[in-house]
Amino acid sequence: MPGTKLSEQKIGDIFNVSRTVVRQAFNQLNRDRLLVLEPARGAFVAMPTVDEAKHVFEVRNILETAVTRQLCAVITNAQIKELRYHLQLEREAVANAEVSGRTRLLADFHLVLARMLGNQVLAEMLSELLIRSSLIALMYQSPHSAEASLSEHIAIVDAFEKRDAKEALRLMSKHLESVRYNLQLDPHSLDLAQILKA
Amino acid sequence: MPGTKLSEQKIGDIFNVSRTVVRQAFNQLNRDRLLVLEPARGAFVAMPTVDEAKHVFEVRNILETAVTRQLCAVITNAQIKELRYHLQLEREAVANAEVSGRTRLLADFHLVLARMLGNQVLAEMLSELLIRSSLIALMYQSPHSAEASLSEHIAIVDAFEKRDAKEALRLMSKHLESVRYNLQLDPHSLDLAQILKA
DNA sequence: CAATTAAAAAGTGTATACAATAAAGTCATC
DNA sequence: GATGACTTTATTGTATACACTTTTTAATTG
Repeated sequence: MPGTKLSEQKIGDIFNVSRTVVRQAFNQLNRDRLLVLEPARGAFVAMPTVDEAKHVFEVRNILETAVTRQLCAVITNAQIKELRYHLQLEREAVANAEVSGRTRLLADFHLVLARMLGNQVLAEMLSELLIRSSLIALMYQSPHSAEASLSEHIAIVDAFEKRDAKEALRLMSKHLESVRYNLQLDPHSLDLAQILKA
Repeated sequence: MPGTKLSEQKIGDIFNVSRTVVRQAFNQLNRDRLLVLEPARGAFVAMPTVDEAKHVFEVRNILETAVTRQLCAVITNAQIKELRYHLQLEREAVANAEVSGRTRLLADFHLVLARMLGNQVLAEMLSELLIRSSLIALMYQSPHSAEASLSEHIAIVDAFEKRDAKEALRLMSKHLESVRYNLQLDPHSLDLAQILKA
């Protein structure tokens, strides 16, 4: 949970490795903004601020808008089929109440789109943002239903199939806006105490 | 130089620190894509491929286009003054033949623009791309003159001052295109042997 | 009893030691 | 002279030890 302190020794004991290895992992997670390292104090699960959350979604919007626009122009039928298959996986995951699996699949949809452009730099950057989004969603629990996300994904793929770039762009922007809007980012709804004791 | 192997012990000796600290640095540079770590073999200065170089510039174009568009709508006179001051620094650096300083300042211009939007996530991502661009420029030596970059920067700020978003966008895209185009990315001009022995 | 301070405990920061792996060198063989 | 197996050397991967910092606990004092 965000804010939790992670002790090098304890984590090491769990996995039967030395602090050396744990510290490497901590450093990597720190670069991904999932952990905050306070000098001589320790590693804490990151608590992204409301501003940071908004910024992450702003950059996602910039990148994913570009992805949508470019992909619409070059997407192949085979790729659309691939997307349909992915949507099927999402559908099954949403049906099962298994939360972690479906969260990942719903995020993966966005990554699959980015990867289809063949730009690995872009895909990696978006991947980072998606991971941060997951932490944000965990912290600012979203009532946005998985069902809603799924149906929005379907609509986006429909637009891709029609090669309707304008519509795809509109839907993607709306989708991101929905996800962001449904985060409890408003001051009154942010029950910090609850988050801290969770 | 790209491709160079860096030994943990040797680097540690230079700075009088243990391998532990050097490895931490290597890991960070690896995350920034400046070093490639090959398991049990060592750390090598990254040699970005032509494709990677193109991808970096594509993502830069996406992000910086968005920065330009958004900034044009909200930029203040004080910020324009700040940009003018930066251009003055660039001018001085270009006048002095000091290469490393001017390269940094020319890249900084782009970062300053991003920071003006107040989105730190965006600024950090662009910063990463700018660093990678520097390595790319080092590897695929660009004949694009610093003077040309400077005058393009000036034109962009002029457009900002006129709040001419369309023109600013056009100029920024053209500028990035110039920089990228002037890299020796074409197969015939990539003298790998020369790079490897450099 | 609260507040302050000192001592103890726990945890991080770095160096070093040892194990595992890859590279380089050597010798024998064809 | 070139090739291939074996030995030696060098380098990385991980664990551990010690120094230093922070936190906690205990004791002392007003």
